[in-house]
Amino acid sequence: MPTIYDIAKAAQVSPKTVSRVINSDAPVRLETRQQVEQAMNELGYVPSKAARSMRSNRSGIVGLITGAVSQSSEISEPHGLPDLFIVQGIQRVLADEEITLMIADTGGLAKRIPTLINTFLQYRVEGLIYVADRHQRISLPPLPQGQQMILVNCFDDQGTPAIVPDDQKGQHDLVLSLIKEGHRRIAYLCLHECIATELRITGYRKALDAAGLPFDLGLVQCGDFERCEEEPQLQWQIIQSWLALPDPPTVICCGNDEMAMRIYGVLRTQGMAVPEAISIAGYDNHRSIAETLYPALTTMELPYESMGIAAAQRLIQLIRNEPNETPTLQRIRGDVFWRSSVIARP
Amino acid sequence: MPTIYDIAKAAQVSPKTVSRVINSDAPVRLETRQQVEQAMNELGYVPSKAARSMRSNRSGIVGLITGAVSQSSEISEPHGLPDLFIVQGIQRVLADEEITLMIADTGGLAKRIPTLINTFLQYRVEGLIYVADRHQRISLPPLPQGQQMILVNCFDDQGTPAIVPDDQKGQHDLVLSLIKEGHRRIAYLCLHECIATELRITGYRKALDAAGLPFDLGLVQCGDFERCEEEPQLQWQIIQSWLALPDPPTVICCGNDEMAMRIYGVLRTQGMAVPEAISIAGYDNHRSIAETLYPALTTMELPYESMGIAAAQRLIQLIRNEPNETPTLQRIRGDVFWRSSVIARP
DNA sequence: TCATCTTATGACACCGATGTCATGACACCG
DNA sequence: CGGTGTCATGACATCGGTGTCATAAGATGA
Repeated sequence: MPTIYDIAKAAQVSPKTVSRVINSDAPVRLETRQQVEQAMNELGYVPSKAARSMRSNRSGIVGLITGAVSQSSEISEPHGLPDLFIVQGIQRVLADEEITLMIADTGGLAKRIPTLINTFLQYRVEGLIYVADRHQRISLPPLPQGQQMILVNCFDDQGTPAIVPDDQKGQHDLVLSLIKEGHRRIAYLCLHECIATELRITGYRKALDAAGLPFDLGLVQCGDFERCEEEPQLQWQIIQSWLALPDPPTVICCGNDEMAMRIYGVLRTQGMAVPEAISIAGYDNHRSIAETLYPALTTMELPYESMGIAAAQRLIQLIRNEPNETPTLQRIRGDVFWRSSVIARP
Repeated sequence: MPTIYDIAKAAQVSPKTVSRVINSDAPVRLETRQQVEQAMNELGYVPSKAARSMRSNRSGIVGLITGAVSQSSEISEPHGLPDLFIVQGIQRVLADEEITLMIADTGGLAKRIPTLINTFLQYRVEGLIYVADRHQRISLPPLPQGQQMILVNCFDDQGTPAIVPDDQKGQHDLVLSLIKEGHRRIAYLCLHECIATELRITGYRKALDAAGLPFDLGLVQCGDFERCEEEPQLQWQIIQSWLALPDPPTVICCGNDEMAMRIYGVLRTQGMAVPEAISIAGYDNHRSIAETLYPALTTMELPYESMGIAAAQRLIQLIRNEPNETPTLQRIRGDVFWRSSVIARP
């Protein structure tokens, strides 16, 4: 691989002049520039980031850590729903700024995090991004003074800037859409106890309040039996108990699209048509499920791509030392995706 | 950020001795080593990869390009099925070898590839990996002499080492499993014309041949209407025509798990139970679909993780200049995942 | 016409490591 | 006791660029 010295020799100029041509940071005579450019083309010159970043003290690299379940050493099952979209959002923004993204995966082992961070520090990354696989509270080891970091899909107690989905507003908006379509009795088959569930139940409740509808505790049940053998029966029992009510629900909100998909199966096995007999809504807008289900699933988007974009933009602000007034915890809103699994009620 | 010179001064030794402690590539007196290590801890020393790689000429980085639809400039819709598992397989192997992975995404634009490759060359990557989003033939711009590259999920005409799924063997094994369970009339609702489809139809046919069953051209139909509005009706027409045959199929193989999922919906809407009325098999083992569907889907694995592992191992061999006898095109086999969407026939 | 400024270029040191070679202190062996 | 080998360490050059400063040529202006 040729160096600027090779180019300089071929173009009969000094290495510094070659550098000037590359960076156009000082005037170079047209003729000289052309000689240099020709030499670079002929020799196939590619500048060395290592050398450049050493001298200029700017690596042009941002490090991203993903896939860990912090504060727990068990391996999380790969849950398919791609936080990948977060990464894609980040990539898009960074690529425009000519920043290279380095990605490290913990493989679900939180104890690998310090090692990964250390590797990134060796590359003198200009910023770090930590992406969690679900909305959670985390605690990361301390970083060297002045090292910028952004948390995505999680937050900590140390005031590290964080980007999370607005779960409360999300469930709120979804339920409000259902109400606008005439639904009055809205059941909620939620996920197991976690931060998202808590926020979403609050959102569900506030939407009912806002519409002047009563909150019926019986219509909120945990439907997440972690894929145990009897899950379909257990879910059907819950649904049956709802249908037996004097004023049964006309729509079921599910904790996520996967659960909605399983409920489709359960209902149909029992001879109930979606959405004619009962409407179904999901959460996540996990497209390979929501768009593919038949009928397609009405759902609330988990705005992963927007979160990625917001994270990258915020990190760039921090790196550039630009002033910003964003609160530490930045909540990102998603949209309702209205599809045919919900029908209007008069 | 402190350097070895700072450490050397603090520990009252020469920089070279600090280097020796870090790399343990020459004997250092125990006492001296401890002084140096203490200084490193106190000052929070992190070695600079840039400086190291410049001197040693080994970057410790491998570059990965993903997401492009080569030879076409249209943006591919993010199709959800995560080639992500390929990347995870690669990561796992590289992490063990202390190689850092740099990932670049084309965002579906093939024309960005040269730029991305150039960026990687600037970092003096020791190897390149190109991952396609589906099994296809591609053509990439030429690389500098001596630059190693591996293709994953695709191949070219220049003899670049490539790792692809063994689609023919895959469909063959799946169909053979069905035959073993007593199925004699096996319909195949395949994807649109592409390399995978071609290979899989061959595999389907060879499995029938091997079992002495006749190949009935009418039982192979393209069921992929690219999510157009009328897709369910069109698919139902095909299925109806099959059911009207004097000897109707007892199982339908679908081109992928998404299609299987849609067929579930179509069948149930028509009052046909899976698997009691007819069995369904998929392809891909797209877990968030196959495991979540009710009943769970029998399918052939697209061995993405194994492909990633194979790719990384092969690349490391190339980088280390180790001799290998692997053919240029390496086909990776997957397993049949037997679930409850297929029942045995007497 | 001479001082001053701008343009275009080069010489040289430096970023933070490591490879090469030199050196001094011992230990070992004949 | 002198030659040889090993251990422990340091001096110095080097990797491929860029920052700083110097310098020569030509332009500008008083």
